Amino acid sequence: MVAVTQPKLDTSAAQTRQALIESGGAVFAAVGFHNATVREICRRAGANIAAVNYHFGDKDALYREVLAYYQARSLQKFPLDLGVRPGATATERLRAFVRSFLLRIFDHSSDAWHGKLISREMIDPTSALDAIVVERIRPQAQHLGAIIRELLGGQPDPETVRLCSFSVVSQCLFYHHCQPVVCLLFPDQKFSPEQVEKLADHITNFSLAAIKEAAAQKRPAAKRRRT
Amino acid sequence: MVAVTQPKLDTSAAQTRQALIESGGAVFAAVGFHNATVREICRRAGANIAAVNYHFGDKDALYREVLAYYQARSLQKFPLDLGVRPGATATERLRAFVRSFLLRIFDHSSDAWHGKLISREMIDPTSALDAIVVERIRPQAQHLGAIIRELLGGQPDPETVRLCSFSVVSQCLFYHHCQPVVCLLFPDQKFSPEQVEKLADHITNFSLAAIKEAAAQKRPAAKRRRT
DNA sequence: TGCCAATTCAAACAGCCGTTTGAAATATGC
DNA sequence: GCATATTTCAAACGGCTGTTTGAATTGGCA
Repeated sequence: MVAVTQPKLDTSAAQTRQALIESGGAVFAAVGFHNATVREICRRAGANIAAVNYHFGDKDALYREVLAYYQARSLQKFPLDLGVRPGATATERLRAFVRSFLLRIFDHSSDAWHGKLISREMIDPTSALDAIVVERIRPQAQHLGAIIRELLGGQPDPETVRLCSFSVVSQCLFYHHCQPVVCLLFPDQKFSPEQVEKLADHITNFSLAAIKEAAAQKRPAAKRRRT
Repeated sequence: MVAVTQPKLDTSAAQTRQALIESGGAVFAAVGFHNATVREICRRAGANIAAVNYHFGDKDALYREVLAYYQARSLQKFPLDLGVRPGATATERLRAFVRSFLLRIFDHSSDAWHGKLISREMIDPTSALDAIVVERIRPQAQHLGAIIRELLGGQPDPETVRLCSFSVVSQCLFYHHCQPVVCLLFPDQKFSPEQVEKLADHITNFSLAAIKEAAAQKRPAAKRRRT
């Protein structure tokens, strides 16, 4: 993934490359790959219109570099087990998963475009989606699946695990995908850090209750379980 | 084309108009307003490229006509209280709401584009979104809110009602919005009518369990309530 | 300093888009 | 049946897109 030649580290060429990646991240995250224009990306980077093609080849190649760059940043800033001690319970790990997921999507700092980029890929895919599914989405799905399997207990039906996983993820993605409608329906919804925490609490509690009830339903022989 | 003219009502002009609305519904639902091209819509309608502008003024006006046309069809095909007897319990009405919502989105017949059109508006809005929110989305939100308020019991916190409503709707929308990813992760997910019914059952049961648990949490003093 | 490769630049290119045009074809009214 | 209005048509227009071009500028190295 690294350029073959490392001529100098801080040349103006390297600065231009970096500026393009960063403005590209902002623009792609804001309007998506298809609606983003190289003119706007270059303008924000203070570079010439031809810079993208000179440094990356074409718009697609820049997009791939942007994805790779912010994926690396995202992995170190938001590990899957964000802030859970080793040996944490499945409940704690689900709470951490939801919170990490929401923070990734709603982090407005300039080095956290990856959550928004992937969120956009899911509803308006590019040719990069296949790689993203393999490298990021599938591992996350397996991580969440393991948590839910433990919450369900025993040998749960794989389809049940899948449906519950989707139920958790869908609630997290909703507020990003449908932000225009949410803002029209409830103009005072602000997505401030405190509200994101509230959201994380709600989604976790909502899902935990549902999954535990499903676990209880699964064994009609067993006594009613305490929540 | 055929038949020596029914003088007024079934003119070839009216036929062209209708053909444009129907092919427009198919194309807008398939790729969204912004990705749809007037050329493709006219090609499918067997009309000239200039037909849209002649009969409707511009692409936006055609889109508004398409929305209005399929909204009327949708209202008669999928009423909000689809198939529930009067006086049904909140549980039954929630199940009907979820099922109706999913059927609207996954109905592939050619007169049911409205669910897909609205689903697209929510993630990639046009200037028509404001009217859609007022005419369709807000009434649905109030309908669902009433169901959830009844399930929660007492005088539930409006924010709790809102969060639970979003949790229900988000699960329904997920399979449409994220279809590309779902299909990549689980290629055997087919969205056949039987699977849509399974989905409706899962989302309903998942949400019911969560909402009832929230209702129980709300009054720790009260006795465990019967469903 | 002088050369040469790397980089930047303004300008243009080709392609697609929604829209317009004016003439041809068709239907309508008397 | 003919003049008029309506509808269709191929072609072109202007605007935006990603990309290319070839000259101008910059910067490292002898």
